Amino acid sequence: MATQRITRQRLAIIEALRSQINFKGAQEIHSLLLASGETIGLSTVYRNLTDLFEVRQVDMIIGTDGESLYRLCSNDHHHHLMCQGCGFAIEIVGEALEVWAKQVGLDHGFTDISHTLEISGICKSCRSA
Amino acid sequence: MATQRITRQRLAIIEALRSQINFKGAQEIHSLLLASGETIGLSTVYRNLTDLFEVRQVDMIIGTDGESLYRLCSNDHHHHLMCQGCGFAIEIVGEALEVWAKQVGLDHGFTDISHTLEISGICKSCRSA
DNA sequence: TTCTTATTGACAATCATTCCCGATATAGTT
DNA sequence: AACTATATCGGGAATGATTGTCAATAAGAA
Repeated sequence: MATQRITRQRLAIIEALRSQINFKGAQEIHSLLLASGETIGLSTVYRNLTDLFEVRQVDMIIGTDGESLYRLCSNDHHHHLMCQGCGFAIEIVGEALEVWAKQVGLDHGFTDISHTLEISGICKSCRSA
Repeated sequence: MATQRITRQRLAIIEALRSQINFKGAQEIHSLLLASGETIGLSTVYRNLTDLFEVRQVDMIIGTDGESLYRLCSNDHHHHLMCQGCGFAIEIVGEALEVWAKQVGLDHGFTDISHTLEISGICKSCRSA
């Protein structure tokens, strides 16, 4: 499933993501594309987002209701601090955390250790609103 | 939605969870109950698991495919180190992580900060198998 | 331009989960 | 123990995100 050919649809999806600040669901991205005049199938959006995520060109997190949400990202390993009010998200890097998480796994005899972390709360502007 | 009445169904669900070591999905728990001779509806299983989670009597994590998985737990705040091979999970407590996560939020002007963390890997017995 | 095949897209299918609502059972009251 | 108010149940329909299917299309190499 390696991303290979450069298609109009894939470019459009990336372009749509580029104009978005916050994480968006596949269906919402599809709607955005249709609204901007693109012709693209929903399956195609799902397929490409999945592919782009595997190639680390987009971040994916799972929303509170289980929906997968996507956003363009830097390709280094990082986490997110997201506002539960407006969805605004900041990329977080924590070297100490990475080391700690790996060590916890090693201490229990695990290998091939990975982890997921999401921090959330209410941001300043949502609080004053 | 406060858990109030003690029903045969709720007791059966807790009993079923008690006999399980690893995290199980709602449907699987329902199957286990039916197999052991209980009569109970799927909706009831979902409802009770949700309620029990809100009262912190069970842990809930979201599996790789988005399915919600449940297990009995200690009621203090903790995380999990889970084996991707067999599903075996260990409860993890990390005070330093808690402090760090909260500080990261504060540093960015967030309040009401919470977080989710899951560590996974391959356990010793799965590796040798 | 031609050819191979990766990719698309419309629709059906899946699957976990929630909704609905009449039937039932729990727990306090008499 | 019988009575009552209502929390809870259950089975089936409904929801909603996601995946599968497969003929049609288009990217890119020759």
